[in-house]
Amino acid sequence: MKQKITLKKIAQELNVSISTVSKALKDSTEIGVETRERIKAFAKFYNYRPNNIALSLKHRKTKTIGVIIPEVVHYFFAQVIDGIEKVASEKGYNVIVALSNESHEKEVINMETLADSLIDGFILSLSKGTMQSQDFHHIEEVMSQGMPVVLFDRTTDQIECDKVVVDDSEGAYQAVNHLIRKGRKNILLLTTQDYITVGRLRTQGYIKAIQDSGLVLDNEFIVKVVDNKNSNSALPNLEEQIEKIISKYPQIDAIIAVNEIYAAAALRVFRQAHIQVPEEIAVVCFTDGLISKFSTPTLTTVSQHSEEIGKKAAKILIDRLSSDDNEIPAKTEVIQCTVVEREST
Amino acid sequence: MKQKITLKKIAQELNVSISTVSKALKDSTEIGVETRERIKAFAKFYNYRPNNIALSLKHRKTKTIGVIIPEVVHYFFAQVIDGIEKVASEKGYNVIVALSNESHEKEVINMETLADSLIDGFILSLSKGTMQSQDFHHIEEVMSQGMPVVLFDRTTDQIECDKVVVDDSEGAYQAVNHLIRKGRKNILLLTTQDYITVGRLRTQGYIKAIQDSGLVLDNEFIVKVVDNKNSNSALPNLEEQIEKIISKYPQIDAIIAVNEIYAAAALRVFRQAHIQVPEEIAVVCFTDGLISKFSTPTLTTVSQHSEEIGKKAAKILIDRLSSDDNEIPAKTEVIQCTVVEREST
DNA sequence: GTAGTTAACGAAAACGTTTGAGTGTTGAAA
DNA sequence: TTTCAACACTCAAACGTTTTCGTTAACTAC
Repeated sequence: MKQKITLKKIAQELNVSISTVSKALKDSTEIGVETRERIKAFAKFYNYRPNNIALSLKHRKTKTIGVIIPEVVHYFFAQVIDGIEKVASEKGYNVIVALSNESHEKEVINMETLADSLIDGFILSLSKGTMQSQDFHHIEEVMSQGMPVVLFDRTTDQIECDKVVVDDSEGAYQAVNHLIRKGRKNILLLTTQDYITVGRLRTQGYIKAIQDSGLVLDNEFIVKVVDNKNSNSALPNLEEQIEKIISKYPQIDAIIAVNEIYAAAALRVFRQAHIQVPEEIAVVCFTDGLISKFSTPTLTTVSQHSEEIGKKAAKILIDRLSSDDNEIPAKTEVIQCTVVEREST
Repeated sequence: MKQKITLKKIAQELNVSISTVSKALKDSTEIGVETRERIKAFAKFYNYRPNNIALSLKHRKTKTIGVIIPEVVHYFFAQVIDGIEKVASEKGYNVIVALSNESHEKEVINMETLADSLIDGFILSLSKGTMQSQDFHHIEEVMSQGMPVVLFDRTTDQIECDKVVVDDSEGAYQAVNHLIRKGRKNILLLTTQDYITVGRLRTQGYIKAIQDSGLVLDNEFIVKVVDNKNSNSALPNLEEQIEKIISKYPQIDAIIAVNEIYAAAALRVFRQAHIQVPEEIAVVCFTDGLISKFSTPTLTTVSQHSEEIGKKAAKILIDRLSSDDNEIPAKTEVIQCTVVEREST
């Protein structure tokens, strides 16, 4: 087994001091040209690579950023990671990923472990558990130690830090207008319970768009789906809910879902009921993911530019990390949504 | 800004030596009960947490594992990460994720950076670039330094290390048999070019199943899709390819695709050609992901138990890391596929 | 009273690096 | 002849731990 070579070993081998080796490898003029070359050649030959741990200990920074997300198996989050990783690796940072699985406890534990000098800063999206408990001590804790945090997507007003958010309300507004332009008048909204910020904001955008356009707002048309943890048991339930309201209000000619799953469920219901999409009912949903691209018909979506979110978040964090001025005020970056039109409208 | 508290500071504050503090916090009987309690109380009050970097330097291990995958935005890989993360966090390990984006160079760079004492071991799935170049120096390099490597899914015989593979050939065999049991006789295979191991293996399983069942093997029925990097331009192309072969051989009554995207494309072609699924043509595909679950009709798939793969890989790696015997022979774990039946058959 | 034991703690090396402050040797200017 | 800078290095502290090996003082046993 080839042993890793260290400065010390090079120094011994070449009969110079450790500091000479260190300086020579940095091309310091303090060291004579000849010795310098000799050391560099030797180091190269033995493929010397500095020990990052020692460097981290010395410099008190790890060049690693911690990302905590509710789950990876989710197109949106996967894309965000992709974005983060891209700019991070460009700037020489590593990305360490931790999953909260929507649990507050796990989020707290993850933050604590990562904060133990493993990383220089955080990028995170709050778990459902944290959103419900409204307990942000863990975040305040790491921030009070001078560790920068940037929140994305699922954020909170309670914490003053950099944020990258999607203009969900505006996105829903656009989606509704898109449907109205297509001549739809009775638009159903399939959304989540209010404690999910994104669901709430999208609902607001929907309401505003309906009102601005002069249509009548019917609260019966806002369906807040009861979302069980266990998606297997939630799904049939979801389809039932949709079916019930559709048959109750046959005038519905469009539907807007806050995520792809809901839209896919709606599509199934319509197919079973022999309702044509988009002829009889048009469908739009949030999250421009795989389901939308490959369903039949393909779904018109509100794209949140998830990769962009990741890139922005990473950029903001790294900028802050590489600046020595630590009085930069927290900023909130708003990413605009765009409607991607496909067959379902 | 609250400063991180260290052993040294506690020692100064309490007028004892650093070693005393260290031992006291470890509840060593070497230190008197009274002092011990005093130190522990103080440490707790100031929320002392040991500096992981220093620990890593001392112990020459980081308790983190490096995962290099071609991409995250992919249900299969995301699920594998999920699995890895689950057992890693259970055993107190962190996961640092790097993306190769299917590029050999990026894979090499990532390995090198992570190998610089950032991690204790690797879990990786080879990029397309590496598969094509058949250049595995980077892996041999880290292994020669005593860093364990676990390969999964996209592996190679060239390297002797732990592996977790899917029995792709057997999976395809099962899928074909499933179709035959459903009375299908003319089964088309939509696969990749041969340099992708999984595509090749699945093709082998397909061939074997056809032969074992006494059906005639027609090489025209094995379509090796030309996969451009840019999926946007690849897709219409893909649909064209499917359409051409379908109209040429109207007797085709089943299709087996090596991934969901191909299957989804096929579904679109059939819908446009007014071919009923599964009545006229049955469809099965690999990767039990979101598309299969939410397409219409839902797709029968060959599940590779991706999360299981991740868990296994992490378990093997951690077991090796925590064993002091470093002569454990490399083992290859084979995960069996299962056919998940849905509407498309 | 001397040797031996034990309890309670401290000093220092080690992990691998960086870096500012020395040190000794030249050669040249004053 | 003295002084001084330049050169080419080395020393040692520091980052935050762990751990081995002392050291001291009190106590026990004979």
